[in-house]
Amino acid sequence: MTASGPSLQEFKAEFFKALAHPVRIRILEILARGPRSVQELQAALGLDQSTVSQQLAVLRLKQVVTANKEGTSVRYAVRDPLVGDLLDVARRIFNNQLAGTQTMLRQLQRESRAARR
Amino acid sequence: MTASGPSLQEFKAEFFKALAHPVRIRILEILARGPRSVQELQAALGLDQSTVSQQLAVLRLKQVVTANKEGTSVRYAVRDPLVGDLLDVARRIFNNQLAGTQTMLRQLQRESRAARR
DNA sequence: TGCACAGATTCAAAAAATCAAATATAAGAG
DNA sequence: CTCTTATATTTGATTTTTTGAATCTGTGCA
Repeated sequence: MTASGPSLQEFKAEFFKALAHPVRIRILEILARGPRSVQELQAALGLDQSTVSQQLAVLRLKQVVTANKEGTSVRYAVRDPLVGDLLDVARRIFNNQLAGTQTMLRQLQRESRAARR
Repeated sequence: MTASGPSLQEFKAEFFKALAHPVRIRILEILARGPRSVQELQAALGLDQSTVSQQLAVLRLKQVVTANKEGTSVRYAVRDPLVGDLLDVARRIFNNQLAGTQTMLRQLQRESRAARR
């Protein structure tokens, strides 16, 4: 049996592409704490309507979030709560990584100070 | 205090960009099970040397994997074991999502069958 | 009807990523 | 040294994304 059409890996890649943008990550980090209207997102992000709506469109298309018309406004939410977990794990990875570079930086500074004397 | 230079969100986005490619995901799924030489990866992936090396380069640049010269060959490994956890969470999300679409598909079929009679 | 407001979509230019093919380098064998 | 094996880098054409600005659409309300 051979793989067909858009492979599972392509599907996965599409999902990660949805996260691969600074604004979209910020949006998801906010939505991970609960649903928000577009206005609320705009305010929280300090970005203009068009930009926010555009990035929400990407997240919607990639099925990462859901949109719900509520009267005059639209309320967005993360489709799967596991996305929150994913961001948590990612955060831990970033911590390790940044801790590593800081340590290296400090070490580098120490080295050059030592070499100079 | 204002944010400086490449923001944390940009850094995060760069990380997810590293995962946002079918071949790179496949590589990471293999490396999550343990270190591998480039040859082993090539064989497992069925891709040519140049392609594999290219994608390994982006994983290296984005600090997702480490490379270690071992005699004549180079052994790659995931830098942080949490990457494995990340892929696991992602897998669970994909499961839910695909299960969802299958369910919807089945439901759609049931609906049209019902409507026809 | 005719504003406003909330949000979505469209467009073109610029920037970044992909891909395949060719070329380069480094280390060990003989 | 020279050949080979393992891996890396470069290049240029192509495709995707990003970005900002402008333009729609829908809805409640005066």
